[in-house]
Amino acid sequence: MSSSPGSAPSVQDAPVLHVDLDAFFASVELLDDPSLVGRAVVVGGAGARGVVASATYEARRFGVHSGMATALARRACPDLVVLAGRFDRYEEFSRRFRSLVLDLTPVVEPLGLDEAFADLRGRRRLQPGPLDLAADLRARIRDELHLECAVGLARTKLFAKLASKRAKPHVSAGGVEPGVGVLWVSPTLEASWLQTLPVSALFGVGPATAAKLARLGLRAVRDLAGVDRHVLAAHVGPAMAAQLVAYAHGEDPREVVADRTAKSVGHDQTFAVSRQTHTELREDLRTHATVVATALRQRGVVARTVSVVVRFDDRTSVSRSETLDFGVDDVAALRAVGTALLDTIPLAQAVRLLGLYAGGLRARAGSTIQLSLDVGGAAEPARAAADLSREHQSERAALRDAIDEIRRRFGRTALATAADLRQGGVEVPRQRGRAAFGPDVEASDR
DNA sequence: TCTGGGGTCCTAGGACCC
DNA sequence: TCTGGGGTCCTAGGACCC
Repeated sequence: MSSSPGSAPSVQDAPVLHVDLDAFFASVELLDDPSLVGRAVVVGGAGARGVVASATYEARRFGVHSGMATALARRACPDLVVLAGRFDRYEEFSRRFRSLVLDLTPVVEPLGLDEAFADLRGRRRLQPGPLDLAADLRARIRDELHLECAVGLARTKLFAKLASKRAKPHVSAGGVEPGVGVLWVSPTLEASWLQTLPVSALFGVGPATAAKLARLGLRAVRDLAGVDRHVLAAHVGPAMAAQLVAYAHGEDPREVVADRTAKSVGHDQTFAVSRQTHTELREDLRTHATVVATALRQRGVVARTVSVVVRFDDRTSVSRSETLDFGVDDVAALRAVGTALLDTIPLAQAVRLLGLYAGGLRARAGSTIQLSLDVGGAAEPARAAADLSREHQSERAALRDAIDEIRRRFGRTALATAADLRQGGVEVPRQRGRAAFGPDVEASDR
């Protein structure tokens, strides 16, 4: 399934490229602190409920892998170095990584911070071919980012990703063997490789689906090829059934999609010690609302749907959501709606995780009505006058409607002003008139 | 002392409209 | 007055990806 001289593929044979950075978070940490080189290092949660997000190959020799509980990893590797992670730094490397991939083609689809698909079909020129492009990309990632990576090339996303995984360094008890780095799966070899794969190798097949398929006697991809799609659909749903059967026949209809825009943003936290009361969780929600509001504004979007998720100690989850008639992007509104939703969830057991999510995202536009309660009370006269322009009058009217709507649904005290927040969340005065929203309320395009 | 935090997608049921 | 079907939106839950 590798290439040989004289059989270099054309773009038609290998239109999809998948590139995957090796041990990304941990590798960035080693770059910034060379004294860690050669040691077993992981990035992840250090607490009782932490998990490993990224592990160096030295750590992997001890059986440590991402997703593993940090406590277990420490047991497996007593000298393990556990780092909390600096995600701003990883984002920075990730941006540089993406820009290198974008030098190949504009059709790039990132998958997390450390992977990307690229569609090479848009390239007009025949030279260099896919193998040379892949080798050049690896060289640039090594020279300019000082990171290692593996590249897969194939007809489809499915095989490009399988190939990059196969091209990675290999860890065994004896040590770490370097991978081939670049791997092309020729169309003729796809089918035979497919025959050897377990269903769990397929994208979208996790533990739950693998168990379901096993109960049907379906363990290998080749088992899926002969199954009737409608029979399969009764067990895994129509969408999954169609996808699995397509994969089993070597087909993957998924395109490489550039410029995906986020559909939701959120923030959640697993507590080192589970929470017991709504009062504690309401406090946590303040932080969550701040994080989510900041993310919304950074992206220049507003959210129509607000959701709260609680996960209990037995790992079952309960969620509540509310879709508003308008978009919000500010702390007070997120907190107000989130708190009202949280209060509808009965706490029959201790809570290990609380999440706040914002969906139904739309670009923030001048015509979009939002609540902006963080402007502060010192509105200047000139600005106040501008706000009274005809356009703003209609926006303010709609804003008042929005506020009324939140209060109707979530109670009179559901919204606090910026001043209240600064004072630490004093309850809004339960009173008439404009006082609660007067100078701290303004319409969108600030 | 097992299992994070950032997300995406799918499903099923109910409401509502035509 | 009764009945039905399709489309869309919303809510809740779950599985999966890195």
